Amino acid sequence: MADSPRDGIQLAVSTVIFALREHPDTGLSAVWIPLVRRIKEPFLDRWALPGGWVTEPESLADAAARNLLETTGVQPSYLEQLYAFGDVERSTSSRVVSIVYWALVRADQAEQATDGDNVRWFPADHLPELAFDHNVIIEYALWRLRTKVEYSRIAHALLGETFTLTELRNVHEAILRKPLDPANFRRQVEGSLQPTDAVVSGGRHRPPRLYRYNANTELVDNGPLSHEKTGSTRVIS
Amino acid sequence: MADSPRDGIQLAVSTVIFALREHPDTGLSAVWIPLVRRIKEPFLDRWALPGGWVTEPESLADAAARNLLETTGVQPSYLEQLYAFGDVERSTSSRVVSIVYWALVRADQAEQATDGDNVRWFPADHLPELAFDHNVIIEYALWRLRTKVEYSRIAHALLGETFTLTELRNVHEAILRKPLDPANFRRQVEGSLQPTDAVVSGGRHRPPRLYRYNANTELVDNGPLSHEKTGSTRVIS
DNA sequence: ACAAAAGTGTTGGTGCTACACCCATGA
DNA sequence: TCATGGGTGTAGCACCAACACTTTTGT
Repeated sequence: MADSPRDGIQLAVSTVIFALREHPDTGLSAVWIPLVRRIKEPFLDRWALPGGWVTEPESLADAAARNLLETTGVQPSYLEQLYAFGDVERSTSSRVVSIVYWALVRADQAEQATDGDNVRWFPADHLPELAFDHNVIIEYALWRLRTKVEYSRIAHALLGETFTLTELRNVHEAILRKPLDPANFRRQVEGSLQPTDAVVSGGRHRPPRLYRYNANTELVDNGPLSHEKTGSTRVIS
Repeated sequence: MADSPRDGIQLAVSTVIFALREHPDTGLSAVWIPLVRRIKEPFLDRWALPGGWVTEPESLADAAARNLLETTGVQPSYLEQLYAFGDVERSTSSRVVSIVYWALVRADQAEQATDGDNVRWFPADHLPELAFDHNVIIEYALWRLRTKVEYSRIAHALLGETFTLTELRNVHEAILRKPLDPANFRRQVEGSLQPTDAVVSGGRHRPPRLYRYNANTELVDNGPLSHEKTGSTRVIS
């Protein structure tokens, strides 16, 4: 083992941010991603994942959250480490190792990142050609989102504290891009939900009940949860 | 975004190596882990995961494989990224971010790391107090190994090219620490196996057939496999 | 009354667990 | 022929998808 690291390797964090918006083609709710325009070489003017360098006194998750806020204004309700990308040739200039996170933001949080010259939202299935290996990274993050939504309660992070079963189902349908049977969906999730006393009136139909997540019910699959102490995953809201 | 990274952060790779050996208490096959003795501060003389610094022209997986070979002599048949650990206080001296891999080695490969002053094998359920946060890391790696063995074909990496169903089942039992029904185990795995013409004679019972993995059968859950191009996961043997 | 969505019941299929049972070999 | 593990068959149960059906509101 060498006595000290060779420098020249730059350590970055980036984050794939997911929010739901109406899809321009189908009109249904769909997954969108905010990207930032690169303002220097390499890949000048290309769209890229928000991110930046890790500075001294912060954990990796803190660095991801800070860079997120600085570049897009977004404060996510869920943040989880995705993968460390470190191939030699992934940046054309110098050697960069990126630790990538993925995040979920609610509609109200997403409004903090308004489209402009340097930030723009894209539908996840209509991305331009991005800087570096960011297209590959996003594909992997989408795969992770879609597999995880089926066995965990992350959809919660895209909604407010209380929600109807139809709202929750719409989140799942937007992520999985397929309709779900309302009757079966109810039975799948109701074990981890607590009904509230409130209902939503105003629609021209039977008023649906509002639910909240049952804090007692833990996930079956914990993923990095068993060492959430290390700051790997967190639910901010 | 700052113009360049602040240095003072050291980038390391470490690997949790798994092999099977007889457990001293039960006499059954069990998971063992080789550790290396630290030869400098901090945590001088404590046992730790094999690892080292990332040098310029190699991918993260290559760096892990190289450090593995240099410190323990082991060349694994399976290597996969586990997690990036980067809490500020995890090293008492300077700031270290460690990208941790986990590896599987066959019995013959494990012999390369013979017990000595600086390398020693420990049963996974009887580890000493290790340097840094390495106890936590190993617990997470064990969780990953145990969950992944149930839905993927990684047990393959702990056996030779051909093997009997009982051998394969013993690998699963050692990892999961519980007996499995031979009849049901067969049905679970036989879809991804190809029977060979050979059988093993010599036991005082019906000679079991030898099987090999069916290369056509892909995993259902791909994990980081969908971007194996990035060198994330690899089956070396 | 009717439309629309909320919510419940039911049925058929699929897959898994537990365990009974037969098979092939060495001693 | 007996002991031993290899290998097959099967009944019971849990779970799940599909879809019929009832409930409750607004108009």
